[in-house]
Amino acid sequence: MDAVFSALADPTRREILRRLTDGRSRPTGLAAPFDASLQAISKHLRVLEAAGLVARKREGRTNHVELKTAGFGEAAKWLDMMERFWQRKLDALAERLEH
Amino acid sequence: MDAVFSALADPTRREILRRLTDGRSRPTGLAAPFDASLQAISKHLRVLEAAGLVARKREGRTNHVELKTAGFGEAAKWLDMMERFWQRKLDALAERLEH
DNA sequence: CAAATACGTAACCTACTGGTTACATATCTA
DNA sequence: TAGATATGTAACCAGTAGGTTACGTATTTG
Repeated sequence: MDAVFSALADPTRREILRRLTDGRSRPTGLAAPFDASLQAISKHLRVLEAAGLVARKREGRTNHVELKTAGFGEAAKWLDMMERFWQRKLDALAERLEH
Repeated sequence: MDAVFSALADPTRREILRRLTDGRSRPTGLAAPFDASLQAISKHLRVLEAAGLVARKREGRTNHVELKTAGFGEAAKWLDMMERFWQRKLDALAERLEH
């Protein structure tokens, strides 16, 4: 889970993920809109891959990157736990306001 | 948002947050179950505070730490965006399976 | 008031991050 | 097959993170 949140902590990586929701892409294509070099993007992709957020599939000399759902699950579940806490707090507040 | 995900990337900080769902606590109390020193916890709290995840209120010589909802919202919203993407994918898959 | 308590801050050290440049590798293409 | 293309890996570098020790400070308490 460290790896997931840590991966999401970088704005470039979040933007990469967001752009991947429009469909799989290649490293070159992903690097284009950023000022970053292809190598920098390659490193980011390695981080994202290690966190289980993307997968790379080599086809010939090109590479295809796509989103993976595996990594997100735990992170979302953790935040859910926190949200349930707030919900309980809000419920308790509403309860008190009624009396 | 960088600050939020970055703050959540550390297991000690996540554990601090989880323990705060049982109610507000003091730095000394939070440090106890960890091997970490009070100073280390103090630094973690500063990070959590900067990310808008906790608030500290000084009362006399003691301090009270409590969860804040502010920071989590954006992070949860971002993950929601990702989840909507998966949902669309799953829907599309279901659609195709029906035909 | 003096000692103890509950912190916070500063300085320092090591390890990791993100970026760059340089180089290696594999595969199309002319 | 030579050259261009698409990408990965290695080495290095500055900046940041998390931990520790040392010290400062505001309250209690005896």
